[in-house]
Amino acid sequence: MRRDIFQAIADPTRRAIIALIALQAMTPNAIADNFNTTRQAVSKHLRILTECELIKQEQQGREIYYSLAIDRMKEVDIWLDQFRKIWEIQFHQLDDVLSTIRQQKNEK
Amino acid sequence: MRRDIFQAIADPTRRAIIALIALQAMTPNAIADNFNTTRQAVSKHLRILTECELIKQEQQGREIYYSLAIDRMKEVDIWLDQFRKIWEIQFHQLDDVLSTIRQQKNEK
DNA sequence: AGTTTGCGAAACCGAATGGTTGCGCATATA
DNA sequence: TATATGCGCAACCATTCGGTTTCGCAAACT
Repeated sequence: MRRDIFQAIADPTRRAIIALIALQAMTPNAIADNFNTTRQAVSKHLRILTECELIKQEQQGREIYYSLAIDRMKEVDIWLDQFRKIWEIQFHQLDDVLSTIRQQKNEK
Repeated sequence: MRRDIFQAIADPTRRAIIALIALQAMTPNAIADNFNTTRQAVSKHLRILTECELIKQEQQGREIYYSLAIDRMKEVDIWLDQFRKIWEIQFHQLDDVLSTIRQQKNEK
């Protein structure tokens, strides 16, 4: 059972859930109301998101409020960084810098 | 057959391939040499990456060079943007701004 | 011309995925 | 106390996934 953030955000419903609870905590039923799906299906997604520590939960009576652990999203941001560098290089047409990066990579 | 960039980067081998061909075009065999996998397996990954237009190919004799269509990576960057805003808000403790965003969302 | 090499495509397989249904438990409400 | 509600969990199911093996084709060597 592979469980990393990239696999977590691969599913469109899960991305929607993440966006939904990013701003405020919500219960499974409240989340399910926003999509064309059941609470149980949402519950399974929440479990996956919990397993990769992408969300937090807070019990309140018999209700459980889920919210986003937004810091974990930075992992994706960090991963993207390597490509952002290349965008900049291409944008500025710095072909010599590009070959320097290639060289550094080969030296590793 | 769902085929979007998020599903494409969900697989760790595919992420590695993407990083590998980001700087220079490579053939399937050359790519496979970098991992503990076969050319055929790489070929399947390349097909998936092609289907979501994340890579380009250029035939050269009997060899096919694959390279990254880096612009497509920006989609992930754009998606991340909504969370980056929240990072900044939390960092600056701008709780009033946060509730404004919530309000704007509710008005939509 | 004959052989080797690089490749995609198809068939197949076990494992994982996303969903449903049904259950039991705890908390609320009457 | 009896009933309704919110929830996680397990069982089940069809589909997809990632990989291997095999094949056929085209380009490159000998």
